[in-house]
Amino acid sequence: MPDLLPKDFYRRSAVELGPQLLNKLLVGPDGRSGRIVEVEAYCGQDDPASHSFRGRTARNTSMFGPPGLLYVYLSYGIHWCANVVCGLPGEGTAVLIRALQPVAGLASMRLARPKAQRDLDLCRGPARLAQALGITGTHDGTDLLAGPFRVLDDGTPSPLHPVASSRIGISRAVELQWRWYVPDTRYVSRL
DNA sequence: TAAAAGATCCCCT
DNA sequence: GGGGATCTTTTAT
Repeated sequence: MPDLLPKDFYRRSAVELGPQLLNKLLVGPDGRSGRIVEVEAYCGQDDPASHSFRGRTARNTSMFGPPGLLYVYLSYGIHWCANVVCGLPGEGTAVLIRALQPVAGLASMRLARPKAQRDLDLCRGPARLAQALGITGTHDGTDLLAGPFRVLDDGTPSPLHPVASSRIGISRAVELQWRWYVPDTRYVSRL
């Protein structure tokens, strides 16, 4: 039986937490779930690529909340994307979930993502996985320890040597290698 | 008040 | 591999 990750798990920097989230399970309220295979760290007011870089705003308020919250924002006016808030309250640091390997509820995911021609594409990308699991702005600021969305540990260890790369789709601090993914998986958004 | 950028995806070539 | 869609948020004037 998988264990709900405790609040202490999130009480550390995004660079530490990111790789440790790999191979954990993101579980929705209706049985849809996936294994986290790709993440990125966004490190608060020291990180020019982070939404929190210039301080708290209406959009990023949940990012400054306590660790273990979900931070959901609208990307390009179209797509919802989900982050795990970490660190300490007020830091504004979080880990973006970029890809899942679908685990359960695939029939529901296919209905939620009619554009996906293959199961491989159901959760391959931050906005795709949000669509597949039904994560939207209404879930911004919800607690991953209380639901409706939770992160579980089923005993699968995080990879000993995750692949590190530059973060995707950003224009600042591109040199930082703060994206990580599980080696030898086909479910990442990009290799 | 206006303008530009944006943690993306999809379809076309 | 490249560009358009689409609209909110942020920043500049």
